[in-house]
Amino acid sequence: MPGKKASEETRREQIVAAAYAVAARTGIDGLTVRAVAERAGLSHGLVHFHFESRNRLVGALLERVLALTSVLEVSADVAGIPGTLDRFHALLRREMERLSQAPAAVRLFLEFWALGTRDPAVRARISEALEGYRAAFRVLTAEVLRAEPAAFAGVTPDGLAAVAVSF
Amino acid sequence: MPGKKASEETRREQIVAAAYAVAARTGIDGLTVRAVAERAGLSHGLVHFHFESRNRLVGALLERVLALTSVLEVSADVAGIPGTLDRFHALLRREMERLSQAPAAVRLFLEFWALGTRDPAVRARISEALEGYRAAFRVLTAEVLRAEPAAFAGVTPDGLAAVAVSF
DNA sequence: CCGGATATTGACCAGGCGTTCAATGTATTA
DNA sequence: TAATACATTGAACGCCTGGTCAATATCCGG
Repeated sequence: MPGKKASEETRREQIVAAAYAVAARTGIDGLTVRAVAERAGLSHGLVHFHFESRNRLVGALLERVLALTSVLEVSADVAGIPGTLDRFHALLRREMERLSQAPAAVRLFLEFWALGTRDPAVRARISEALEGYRAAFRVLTAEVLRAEPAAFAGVTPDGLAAVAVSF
Repeated sequence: MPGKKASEETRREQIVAAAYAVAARTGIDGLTVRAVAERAGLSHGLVHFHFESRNRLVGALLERVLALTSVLEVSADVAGIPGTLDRFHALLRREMERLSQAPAAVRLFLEFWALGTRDPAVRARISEALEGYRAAFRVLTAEVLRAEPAAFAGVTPDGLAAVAVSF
């Protein structure tokens, strides 16, 4: 049963999607190369062809999870809201809603966090991603403080960003 | 190299302690019967003699982790503090300190929580333990509210307990 | 239509896992 | 001391894992 050829990018995307589905059900430790291959309808050898090792695949999965949980998305409809404070509140609400609608991603993030306590590379990548997330928030909170100084007397941008990021 | 005999309780305690040490380093999924046995200086066969299966051992480990994280301990020195509110604050501080000094236990608790999303038995046991913890807190918060109604006008015991338990 | 490049398959390997169990050691009792 | 009960060991089993690789299928440019 020979499978058709596909482009590098298509296959990688397909395999990572399968890895996400498998990990959401079995956890990161339960993620096996063979289970991912079966889910994607491919042979396990092919997974090793596109991802040199299981570790690389887990790394790609981490990137997907981070993109789903720790990338600040300023969508067009939110960006169009007039009023600095209203816009900020809408963004916060959007973030909360986005996370609450992807519980699997949040759970996997927690699993990766736990993994990071044992794996320095994972820990470093998560720290970096969170730092970026925090920095993006800091830009917005600084803007809010500039526009509405009265509403947050005595609050620093960093302080507000920390509270906002901790949900 | 024949090992000496030991009482049922001694051996079980010894094995669970080894399991805790191993899991703290490698995570729950990395916990193998052989690693636990080696850590305890015993043969892996003996672990199966005292714990019918790996699952039972993990269950015993969960009990230990819950005891370290989710059992409200009202120590004598705290119980002796006069003043309901002061006593409550001291207890809160003690709980925070206790948890911050056992990061491995907290991490393992999180790992078990993630495991519980896949394992109904684990989820049920954790829910039960947290319910007990919450109930113990509720007793104390009710007492605080009775003694100092002015300080918490409009706050219900359940509400205060929920906030206190969420740390 | 042919030939080189590459994507895909599946058999195979070594190693680690949980579990079983016959053999052997140690403690206890008569 | 002899007999009984029980704790302990380590070899063995079947299974699954991540990884390798020769064979094969597919695609694409000449």
